[in-house]
Amino acid sequence: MSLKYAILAALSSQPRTGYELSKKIHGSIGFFWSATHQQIYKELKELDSEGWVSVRAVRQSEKPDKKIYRLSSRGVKELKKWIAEEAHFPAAKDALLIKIFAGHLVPPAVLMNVLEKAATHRKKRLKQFQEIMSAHFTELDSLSEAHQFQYLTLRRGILFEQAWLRWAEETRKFLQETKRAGIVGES
Amino acid sequence: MSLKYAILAALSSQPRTGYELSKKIHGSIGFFWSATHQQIYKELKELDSEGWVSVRAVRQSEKPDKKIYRLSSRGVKELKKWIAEEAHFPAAKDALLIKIFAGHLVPPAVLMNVLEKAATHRKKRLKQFQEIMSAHFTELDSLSEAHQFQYLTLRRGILFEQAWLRWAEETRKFLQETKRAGIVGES
DNA sequence: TAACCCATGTAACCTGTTACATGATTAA
DNA sequence: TTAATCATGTAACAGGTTACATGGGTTA
Repeated sequence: MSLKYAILAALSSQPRTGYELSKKIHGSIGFFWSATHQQIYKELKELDSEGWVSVRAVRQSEKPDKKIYRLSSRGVKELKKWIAEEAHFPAAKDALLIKIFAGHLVPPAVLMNVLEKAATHRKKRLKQFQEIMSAHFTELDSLSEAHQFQYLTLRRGILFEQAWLRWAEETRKFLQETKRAGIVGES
Repeated sequence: MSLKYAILAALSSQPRTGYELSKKIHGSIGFFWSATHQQIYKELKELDSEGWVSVRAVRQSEKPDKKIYRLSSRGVKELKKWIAEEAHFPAAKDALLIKIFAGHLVPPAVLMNVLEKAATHRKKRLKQFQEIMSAHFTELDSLSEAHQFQYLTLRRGILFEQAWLRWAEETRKFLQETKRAGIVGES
């Protein structure tokens, strides 16, 4: 449902190809809405047939031909309308939490290992966010309107990863104590 | 993929009916893995045919008959195996962030309204978490093993909602300034 | 010579949502 | 009398994942 609008949002700053969108969705919008290239190409076709975007085929030598998609005035209108609607509470889907929930079934060391691996990815992502921040968002006042709003989404990413790591540290300490007590899940 | 294991995790403490599971998944596990009752009934049927759970039909007078599902030893084994596997980075899907990202297209007041409505739900959920906390998780040391792990998932919920509200406050201030400057998205 | 980038797709499949269906009991 | 609770399901559809396909150009 929202992929449609994620694409429109990505096209709002400039026209892009499906290929570029799948990379964009990887890099910035992808941090809060993910999709595969197959999904994107399909959706673009639909957006075109609805008249929310327009296409221009570009022949390239040395490279495969491409299709550049541009937001139409109808598309802008629909995007604005959608932004003003109340956002649904996002459906929670985090497998790690299921693992923690049933954590009493396994030895603490097993869970600790799973947690540490997740923490590695989270730290990496936080670092990535902080690098984007210092590379593009230091002089806040001199940013364009569009970039200032991007800054807000980046801030959310940073605050969330930091909260995650704080929780992981708490959890790690808890597991350490459980380990010392040596009561659970010896399998 | 993980719904299977969310159900096994919910059955790990005690046998339950599909109906009870869809309520449980609403109340506790539901905070990090959601599913409709239709999905749950279907999944239970599959888990039964795989031998990961066993069923017992119970006739009731005054109430519809029910089926009680119990975790089998095979089910426990599979759940333990899955817990030890590395957890995938959860796919991000948050429509509100798309709205913020393209927020320069609409007047700040529109976005503010969307943000405030989301904040209302978030505050409500945080309060709910805190109530569960003070009702069931005050005396940590006297909790059962299973409950101590549930405590960890509840802590994550609280830390996340607090981080969300902190971000919302930052964002609110930003929008207020933009509003005063009066530069954007007058439609 | 292997892998990756560019660029776009089809097809099968799995997962998740929404609508519909039944029917008795109990609380507002 | 209206709505909610208990209790289980079918069916259609929408959304998302994985596998497969093509093919030249560039980098290691």
